Amino acid sequence: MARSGTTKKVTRIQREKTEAILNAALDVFSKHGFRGSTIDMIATNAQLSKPNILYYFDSKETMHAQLLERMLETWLEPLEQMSGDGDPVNEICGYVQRKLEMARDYPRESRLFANEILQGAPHIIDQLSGPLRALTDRKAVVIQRWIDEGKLSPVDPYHLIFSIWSTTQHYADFDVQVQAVLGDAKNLRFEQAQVHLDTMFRALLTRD
Amino acid sequence: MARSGTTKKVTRIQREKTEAILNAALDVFSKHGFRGSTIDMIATNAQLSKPNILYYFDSKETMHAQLLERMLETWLEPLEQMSGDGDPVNEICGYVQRKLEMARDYPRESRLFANEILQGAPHIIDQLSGPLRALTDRKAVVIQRWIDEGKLSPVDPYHLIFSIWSTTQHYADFDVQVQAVLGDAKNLRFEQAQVHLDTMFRALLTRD
DNA sequence: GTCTATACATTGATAGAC
DNA sequence: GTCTATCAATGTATAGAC
Repeated sequence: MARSGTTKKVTRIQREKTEAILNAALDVFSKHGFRGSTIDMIATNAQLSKPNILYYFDSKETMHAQLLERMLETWLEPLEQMSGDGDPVNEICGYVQRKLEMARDYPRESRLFANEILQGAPHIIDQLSGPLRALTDRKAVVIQRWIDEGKLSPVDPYHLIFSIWSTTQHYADFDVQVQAVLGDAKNLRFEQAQVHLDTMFRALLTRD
Repeated sequence: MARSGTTKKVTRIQREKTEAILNAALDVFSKHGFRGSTIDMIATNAQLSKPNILYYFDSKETMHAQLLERMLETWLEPLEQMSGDGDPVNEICGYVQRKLEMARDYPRESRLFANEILQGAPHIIDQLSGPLRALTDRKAVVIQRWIDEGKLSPVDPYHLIFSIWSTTQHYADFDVQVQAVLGDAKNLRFEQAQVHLDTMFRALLTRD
């Protein structure tokens, strides 16, 4: 293995190749799921040979695991940014917007995650009931406090968060369907979604 | 083949076995996706031998295609029920409830569909830009008419429908995640979701 | 109609030349 | 570090006995 054992130094070339491979792997895994993807597909996409891929990564699973690990970090980030100090409605709607931007700019990551969850989350179930649950619990407390202080209309914090996740990710995961029904260009679809989701969650949070 | 050619008669036994196989196939396909599923898994689940499965169905694809076809019918049904004559808010919220009940009672079908869409809908892209789009267009006209008549707060009909699809199906497709975060029993989760979604869409449709 | 046995293709991973 | 060749395992589908 190039990146283990005696030599700890990782050259620029090595890092760039690893990145190129991971990028190709993300392409393939997000489109076909783990079992639907073959190392050959990844090799073709990365313009490398199959054994060359396996020189940089021990196995198909290693690539998949690394991609999932990365994705989970960026996945949790937008929610962590939601601050308990700002204006409640703006904080939540800001989170919605960031999440929608992620669906627009990183649809592959969203689909990789969706594929994993659909299969029962075999590789990340621990992260779901660990870090993800902990983060959600923390933010649910903040939202509940806002409600108790009369700054938000009463709403179940957890299901509010689920609604934010589902509506925003829908534009990445079900993009084919959205496009089949709407037909519009991608940028236009996301501008419409932006307005719509802001309207919806604002209505929910500020009803009388 | 048992069900083609000279004999057109389909016995009760044959029909029951075909049903049992399709039921097992739905179990497996919805959990592992098309390529992640093997005929062996389906055979084990149906308590039959692999060749016996292939006696009733030409191929793995045939089973998958039949399941998708069935699912699409039931998928379109709840939206078709939404009548242009009733009370607008109740009609839409009734649709939300029916869709949520489907996610609760037929999660396998929902996941089968989600898997197919995630992979780019290779087998049903025509149904999406055909029947599904046509139905959505019809209902969007109804919703727009309600808005023009002042019976609903202004909202983009298409993105309203997307929000209904995404929030309800989320409880089937992302069930593992919902359970990891909430931990509650399934029935409780769906009761909470029912209240939450009714509140949310009612707020959106009746804001001032 | 249902089974065992097997043909044939795909695929993950390794060996060894260069 | 990268390639060709190949192994072993898995999986779809068929042949043929019963």
